[in-house]
Order: sequence, then C-alpha cells, then structure tokens
Amino acid sequence: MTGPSVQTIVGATSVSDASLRKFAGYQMKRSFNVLQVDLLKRLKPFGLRMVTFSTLTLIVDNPGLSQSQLAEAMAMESPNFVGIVDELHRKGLIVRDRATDDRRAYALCATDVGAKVLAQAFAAVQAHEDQLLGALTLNEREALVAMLRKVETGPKGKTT
Amino acid sequence: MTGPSVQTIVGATSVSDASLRKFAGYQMKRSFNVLQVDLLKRLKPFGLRMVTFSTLTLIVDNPGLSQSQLAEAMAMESPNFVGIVDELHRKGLIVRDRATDDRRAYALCATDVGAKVLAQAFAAVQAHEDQLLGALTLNEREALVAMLRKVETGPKGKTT
DNA sequence: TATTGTTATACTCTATAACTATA
DNA sequence: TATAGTTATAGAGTATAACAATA
Repeated sequence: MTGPSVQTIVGATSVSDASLRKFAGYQMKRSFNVLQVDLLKRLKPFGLRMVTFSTLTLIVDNPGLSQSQLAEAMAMESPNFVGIVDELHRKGLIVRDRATDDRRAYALCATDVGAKVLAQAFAAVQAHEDQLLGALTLNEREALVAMLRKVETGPKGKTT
Repeated sequence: MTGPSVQTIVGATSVSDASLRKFAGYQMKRSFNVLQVDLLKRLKPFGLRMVTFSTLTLIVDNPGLSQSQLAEAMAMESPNFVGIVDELHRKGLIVRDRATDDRRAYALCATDVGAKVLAQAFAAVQAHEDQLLGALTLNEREALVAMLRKVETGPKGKTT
C-alpha cells in the first residue's frame, strides 16, 4: 500500500515490504520465527523444545500443581498438554503422583534429574536471549517485554 | 527458578511464571498468540488470514513479481507458498501471468477486486493494531517494532 | 547444471468434541 | 452435574526431498 516500484520481473528486484513492516503483528511473527529457530537449536542438547522447557520451568517453580493448572497458566488447551507431560515423564524429568485430595488429578514434580537438566537448559536459554537481544540495552529489553505484555493483556488490562 | 510457593494442589493456587515472563521469547509467543486470534477474527469477513493478507499486500505493493521473490521476502519456503497463491487466485484476488522473459516464472498481480478487498482489509488490520496496541503511545509502538526488528536482524545486523 | 513452480510428506502447534473416572 | 485427564481428530504453520519444465 506504499511503494512505487512497478517493475517487471527482471533480475534482483528488491521487494518493498514497508507496508507490512509497520505492523507490530507482522514484525512479531518475523522476529519470533528467528528467535524460535535459535532457541530450538540451543535446547536440543537437553532434549527439550520450547514448550517442554517452559513446562518444566513451571513445574520446578511450582511443584505439586495439576496439569490443568499448568495448562491454564500457559494458555494451552489441556488435550495438547497431555503429550507434553508424557514427554517430560518419559524422559524421567518429572513424576506424576496422584493428588492426595483429588484422585482425578496429578501432582507434577520435577525429579532430581529434571531439576538438573532444567538448570543447565535455563542457563542456555539465558545465553540465547543475551545473544539474540544483544543489540538491545538491558533497559530496552525490559521495555520490550513490558510492552509485549501490555499487548497480551489488552488496552484495558482485561483479566477475562 | 524463582518462586517459593511450594504448595500442594488445594484450590485456586496461583501459578508463578515469573521465570518465564522474563524471557522475551516466551512473552513474544504469548503476545503474538493473543494478537493472532484477534487479527484472524478481523480478517475473516474479507476471506483472508494473516498470511494471505500479507501476500496480497506485497503483490499490490510490488506488482509483477514472481512467487519465489515473494516467498523469499516473506521468509517462506516456496512449497508452502504454492497453496497461498492458489488460494488468492481461487478467490479472484490475483492473476498469474507467465513472465514474458522467463516462462518458468509467474508474474503475480492483484485484480481490481483484489486491490479493493485489500484496501478494506488493510484498514481493518490497522484498526486491529490500534486497538491491540492501544495501551502503547505512538512512540512506544514505533520503539517496539524497531526493537523487534533488531531481534530479527541479529546483534551484528547480519544480512546473511 | 541451476532455477521456478510443484507434489508429496512429515512434524509441530492449536482447537474441539467426546470419552473415563472421579468429584 | 461438573471437573481432571485422556483420546481422536482436524486445521494451520513449517521444513525437506524430489520431480517437470525451463533457463
């Protein structure tokens, strides 16, 4: 919706994407894709991907919670969470005990191995962020996260 | 990796996700998901989704380019681009003429209908962004996009 | 040989309906 | 009846290999 550049195909025509680049949504997608590729590479040595890393972090920080509580905290649908938990369990990183007061629910906790793996992975993720956000100052990084959070929460800070 | 909160399951335990929230990557994912849901809703009346909207925008701004040029500009793999172009073509929003100088390639252009649909959809997307980024000032919005771009480009601004 | 567009394929992420066992 | 976890399924998004037509 911006550019002149009415050319035919001839050679190395540079594509004008200025219209799209103005949209935070488009830029978020582009940036996140780059970030995710790098993050996945960094997590691979630990047998983790983004979602299993996030889940394991929450379990270590909040031992004993149920799957539905964790799924809700991650804004995930519970059916999609089942495979994640299975994967962490299969790798011996977490245990699933039946909750004492509600025999439908599990209480998820990290194993010693899980805690150790997470500690290492956590450092790797921090290194990954330090590298990928290396062009930003610490203040800018905080401002970025804060602004993104406002986008997530919405204009009125709706809780619903 | 932060919190105390070693509770059992009992009732409405609030989950501590402070560790994850410090990561720009996690926050980007959460924010983008919210944004995408709203954007899809806004684009539905026009029969577009995020990727077809983006593609149509590029075609209107850069008439006559080939699929591979556009796919590269959007950082997409060409096989995944085929369906996008088919979809826009099926809806009568673009035409695919064989390029005059290279009979392997197509020269993609928007139809009159395509241009009109995009103009309306473009306004809708702008309204969507104005709403979703409503908690940010115009300066903040620009800063957000600029910082995200730096993340995409990388610390050294690598072009490769 | 290399490139454009294509098919086929596979893996991830996301969303919904419906089931089971407990409550 | 409602909830926790599960299964099955379907739709997007993303990635690679391999092919035909053309360069």
